[in-house]
Amino acid sequence: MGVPPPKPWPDSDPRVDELVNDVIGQVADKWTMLILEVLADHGELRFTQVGRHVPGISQKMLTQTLRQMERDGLVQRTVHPVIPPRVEYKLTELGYSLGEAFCGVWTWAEDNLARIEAARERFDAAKVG
Amino acid sequence: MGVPPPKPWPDSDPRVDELVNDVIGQVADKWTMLILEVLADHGELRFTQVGRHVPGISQKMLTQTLRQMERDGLVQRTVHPVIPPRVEYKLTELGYSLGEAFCGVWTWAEDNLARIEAARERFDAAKVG
DNA sequence: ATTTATACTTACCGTTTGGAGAGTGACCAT
DNA sequence: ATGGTCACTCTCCAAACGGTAAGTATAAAT
Repeated sequence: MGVPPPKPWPDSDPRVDELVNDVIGQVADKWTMLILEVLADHGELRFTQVGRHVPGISQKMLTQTLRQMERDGLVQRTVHPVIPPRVEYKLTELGYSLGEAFCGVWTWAEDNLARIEAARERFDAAKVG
Repeated sequence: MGVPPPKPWPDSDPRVDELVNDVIGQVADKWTMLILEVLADHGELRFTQVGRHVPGISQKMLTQTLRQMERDGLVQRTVHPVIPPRVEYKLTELGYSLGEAFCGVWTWAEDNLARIEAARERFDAAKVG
């Protein structure tokens, strides 16, 4: 099998690595990515609308993730002081750029789904036999 | 005669999304990415060598993550039947391609570290004041 | 006989995650 | 007066995560 030779990674500074790992760890979780996708697709949405587009998310996780994304500067939260309350969320420029960066992983996963499933079946079969 | 729906994102099929989310969720965790980086940097390494390059990882997590990566077809595990045991790990082609896909997120995080930290400080300051 | 080395595996256990569901506040419609 | 709406917030609880430490197998070295 022709595996390409080890390519040097763009960065090796341990301090930067740590910060980057931290950022990625926070940013690359399930709900964050799903919400990122929803907002990239639909533009500006209200709280419950975002929730409707993310099947299976609980109110707690929706609030929590949206807050974290706001804190990180990925989404902009706009509160309209009316009753009943109206709060709208949309991606910032930073949020969009993250979406684009993630696009690579996303499409990688799409492109290689079959390969991964095949590898898993092979592995599990070998374990039994 | 429908208005063309705004669709900057590559995919919207819920079934594919679910699978992709699943794959990304498993693949995009802290230890997996760190090991991916290490193996991309160093080529083929033994168990303890990988561990030495991933500061803070426990034996348990090292074994577990390596196993999962093997199952997903990301790393190839080679056992040399000698005593004491000698087991070597290296990335497969699939593993390399994932590394490259993640590279985008990695560099995004590097490029935007300052912006994120600034956003956080702004957010936290606003919360206090 | 005991130690050493490697690559695990297992048991235990504290920490964290995250879901369910109830509560809140303010105003409008009935 | 009661109920409905919206965007949360809070509490309780079960499950998952992940670290520590001990155990396993084997053969060579002391």
